Amino acid sequence: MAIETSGETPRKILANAESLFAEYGLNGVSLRQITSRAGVNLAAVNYHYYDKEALCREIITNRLRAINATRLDELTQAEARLDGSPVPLDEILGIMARPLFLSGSDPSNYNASSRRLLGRIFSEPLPFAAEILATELQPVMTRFGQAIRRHAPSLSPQDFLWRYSLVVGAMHHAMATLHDMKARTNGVCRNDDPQSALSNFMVFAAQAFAC
Amino acid sequence: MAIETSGETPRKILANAESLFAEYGLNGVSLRQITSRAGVNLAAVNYHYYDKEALCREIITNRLRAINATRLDELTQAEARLDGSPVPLDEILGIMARPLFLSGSDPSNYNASSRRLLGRIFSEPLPFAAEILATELQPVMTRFGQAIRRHAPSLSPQDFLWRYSLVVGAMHHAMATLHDMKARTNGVCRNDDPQSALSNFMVFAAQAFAC
DNA sequence: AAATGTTTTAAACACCAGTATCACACAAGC
DNA sequence: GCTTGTGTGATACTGGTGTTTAAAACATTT
Repeated sequence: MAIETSGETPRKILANAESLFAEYGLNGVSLRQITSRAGVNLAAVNYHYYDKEALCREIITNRLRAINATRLDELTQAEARLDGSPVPLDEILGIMARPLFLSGSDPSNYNASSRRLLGRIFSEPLPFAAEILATELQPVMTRFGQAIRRHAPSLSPQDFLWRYSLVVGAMHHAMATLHDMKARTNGVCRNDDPQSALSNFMVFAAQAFAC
Repeated sequence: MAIETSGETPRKILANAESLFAEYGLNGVSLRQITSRAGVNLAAVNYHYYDKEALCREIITNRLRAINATRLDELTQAEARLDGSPVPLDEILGIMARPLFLSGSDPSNYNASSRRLLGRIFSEPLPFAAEILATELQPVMTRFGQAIRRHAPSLSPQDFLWRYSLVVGAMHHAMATLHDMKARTNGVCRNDDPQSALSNFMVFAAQAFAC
């Protein structure tokens, strides 16, 4: 009579937790909300993930790792292919942004929820979130910064990093607001349209480093 | 023996709540933390502000109103002075960003905490925060969007709003990360340097609407 | 078929949050 | 002088949180 089967419970927890976290923030969601929506027992979270924090880490780190692996892969390939000469700016920006905005190559159900959650992480006040960003994201961003740097040699180190920080901030902010673009634009733009976001980000970011 | 005096309590609550909210987020801070740091009684919050939510509203709305009043004032003056011909893009962007990044003309102690708090609001998941933004900020942003629009007539309505949204997102993200720039840039940029943030944002934003 | 390891369940626990209560201090006013 | 009203103070209350427990159910293996 019990509905299901072997290892479904952790998957259900992850999926429902992710979408709830995306909408209400990490400490805006209780384990009871998660487990009741997932149709599993409250204790299942502590059994399968030890902790609420560990559950959060799992969700965030999974997504970030997949995206960053794709990014580093593609950038490394592009650099190898061009054999020392700089990768074009548009290509760098595309490699940086596309895995974040679109599903990417991983087969998991990357969707609007995970985008919104990732966009939210960057202003999440919880210490462990900052720690995840520092270890998982910072190195990747530094690497892309170096690649982009070659296209803006006339900027001072400070000005370049300010510029780069603004670009990255715009990207993350876009991720967090994709779901609400219609209301923010009085109905002109569509909600959950990462393709438009990506193409606009590309031209936007390229201009930020022009001269 | 009681330390103090007449109407100091509300002010102490506001100041300490603001800096705590800026650091740990709205529901990352308890009233007990606020009142103990402020050196006032726990019940003082409910006495002077009815609610925790009302306290948050008060803090956020105060700051937003002051900034937006300055913005609208200056934009209206510039438009009147130019008598119908478009206000230069740089000037619009400066009017939009300066009151947010710098102290502005209001005499209150606008500081790093309030910047960080305002930068955080935009990704705060609490419903009443979104409501404050919709009523307090959205109209102002629409107004500035219209002013900027005249400098990017060739963009489609959708593309313009995407571009504008990215620029505004970068601005807000910068507000939220000003306090942490040193760590994010491996020591190259300084922490809490709104002047650098502003000047870099200005050239950055201007280029976003070029052609 | 019995035994073993794994997962699920319901209930309880300890804790901390926001809020409400009620007594007290102390000023100004008739 | 006494009262009234405003602010303060310590404390209690109610509800929700993450977590733990121990028993039951299940699957798997021998």
